[in-house]
Amino acid sequence: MEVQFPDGRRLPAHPGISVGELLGTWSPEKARVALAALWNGKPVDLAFRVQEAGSLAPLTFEDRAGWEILQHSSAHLVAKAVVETIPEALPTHGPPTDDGFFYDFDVRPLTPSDLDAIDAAMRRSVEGRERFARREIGRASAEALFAKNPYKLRYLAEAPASEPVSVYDTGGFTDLCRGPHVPDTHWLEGVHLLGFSAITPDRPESRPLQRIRGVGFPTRAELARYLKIREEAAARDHRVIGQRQELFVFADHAPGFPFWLPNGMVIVRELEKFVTEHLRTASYSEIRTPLLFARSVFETSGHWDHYRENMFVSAIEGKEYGWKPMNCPGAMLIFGSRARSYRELPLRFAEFAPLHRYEPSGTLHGLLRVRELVQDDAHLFVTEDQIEPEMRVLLAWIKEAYATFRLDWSAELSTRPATFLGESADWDRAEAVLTRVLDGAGVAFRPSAGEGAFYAPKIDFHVRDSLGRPWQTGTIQLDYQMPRRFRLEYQGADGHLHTPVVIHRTILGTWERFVGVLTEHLAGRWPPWLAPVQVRVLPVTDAHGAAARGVADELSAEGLRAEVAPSDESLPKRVRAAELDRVPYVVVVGDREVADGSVSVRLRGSKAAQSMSRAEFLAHVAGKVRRREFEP
RNA sequence: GCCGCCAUAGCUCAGUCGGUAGAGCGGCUGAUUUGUAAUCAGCAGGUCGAGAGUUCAAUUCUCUCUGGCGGCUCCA
Repeated sequence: MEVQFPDGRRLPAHPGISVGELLGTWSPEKARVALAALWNGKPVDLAFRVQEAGSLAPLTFEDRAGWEILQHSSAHLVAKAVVETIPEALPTHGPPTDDGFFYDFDVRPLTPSDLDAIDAAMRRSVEGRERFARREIGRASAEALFAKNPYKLRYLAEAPASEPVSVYDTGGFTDLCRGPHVPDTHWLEGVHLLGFSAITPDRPESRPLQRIRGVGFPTRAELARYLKIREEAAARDHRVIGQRQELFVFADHAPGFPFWLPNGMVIVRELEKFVTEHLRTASYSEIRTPLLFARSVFETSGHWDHYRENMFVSAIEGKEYGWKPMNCPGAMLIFGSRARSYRELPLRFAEFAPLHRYEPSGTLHGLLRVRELVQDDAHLFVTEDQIEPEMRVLLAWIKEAYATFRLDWSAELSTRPATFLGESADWDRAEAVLTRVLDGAGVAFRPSAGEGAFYAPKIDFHVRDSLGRPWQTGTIQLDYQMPRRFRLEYQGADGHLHTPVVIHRTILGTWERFVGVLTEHLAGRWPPWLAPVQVRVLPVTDAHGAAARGVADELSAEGLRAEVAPSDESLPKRVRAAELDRVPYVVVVGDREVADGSVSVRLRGSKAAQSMSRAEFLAHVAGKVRRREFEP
């Protein structure tokens, strides 16, 4: 029999030979880095023995599938260490995730010293080079083996009967597992525990499980590299930069309610201008509606039944009011405030109003998850025919907007949640429209079942923070329900009354979250158009103070944000401070510059200064700002 | 909200085996007038997150609360 390899070569093989040996004869170098293999496209252990002809390819840590195998093996190692450390702990399951692995246990709440002990036990296993040995056993003996672990028994019961039951032995520890695994625990030299937490049980009657999270690498060097990257990412944290650059603060007395500082407000206003320009060209009009509405409005909108646990509520004169968590009710009331004609449609109402949402205390996270937020929100009242053209404009605008910030984004299509308003037929139609629009625009998206708003399916846009955690920013929602519930109508060309369809949409999402993710994305190095201070002018000595003031005034007169750092500190110190403040342009004015009317310009992040005329510099900065260029 | 951890000067952090606290940076003042990532000196700043308990004595030990951090859940 013959075995085929990825480079096309075919080698003879005896039945019963292991894929590890086969890879070794094919390519010793590739076999050395292989942690598992693909046999006829299916992942298998290196110890797997082939019985007939087929195709074979190595799997390494660099392959996604190989990476996942190593994470999964790391999870087994954790389970082994936990059972050694806390014998009564019941392992449940331990899959790889997007960025590592976890293993959940039914066990008493863990402590940090448990984690140390678990880590030490893992080290011992790694040193011991314990093999991951596969055994296929009968269902009955598996049930006997895991008789004391109801979780494993459940997985056994749920596994298809046709599938053989396999277990893996690792240094005296046995776990139910389909595999495959790395050959031995020495492959897990770079395993690292990230922490533990209680996880909310999926069924209310069951006990909370303890989750241990970690990430595995085949070598200590690779782990060290990962830890270094994480450390650098922590320095980009928007909470750290926001403090350093004085963008925003929080107060104990108002948890989750951001206080925007002057520098942060500059950024917010610039972003506002950025989206408002589009509103003008795309024929939006702006509205402003109340922050509070009587309870009855939210009963009409459905918020009272479906969103109440996220709302702040106030009472006065015995009447209940809700703080609006979304802008839609106000827009609906304005649409319904007089008779409407089809000639007015599409009617696009933008509203950037503060919204209040009661977010549980444990979920608050700097600017990324707050209780008071402002969306760059709009509601588009359209006819059925206008849905797709409007959607296309929105998608194009979102792509363009995010490209301005060089943000990597991904899209999700979130469909009807467990409890939703209206009829399934409407949802089918709305979900189909969104799918068609996404496909038509060539936007790749991930379906996200059950994640839609209670009133509409939505396209969500996500960007990631410095640690790779995704955050939803923009959203486009297609709503058949709310206009009906508010009894909105317009008179059509046919003389009959029709209900409009509403598109709820945000482009950047909220100023809070967007500034948060943008801070991390940029590591605080704002493009000139967003920088709170665009130019800092440094006079070399007091004698150049007036000239420096003159340069700053000239820039300010052009609407640029310039300031002077007076000469009571040394020049190197002021240059350093400007660099740490991430000011895009540092201008030095001394004897030479005063003499010839020039400026010495240092661009952020560059060691070298360049000389240019004042007019030249002003034109340069003004142009960068006007065109919203990314780099100074 | 759930599990764990944390809370000392504006910031970053020492420290007190229970006897009310220090540094660097920042701030202020003075000297220095500086040519592209830190000039020197002095001074001011803290009921050690809040409340209660134990104690002769609590910033330190215990409990409760508040806020924050990492997860879970949730979400723009």
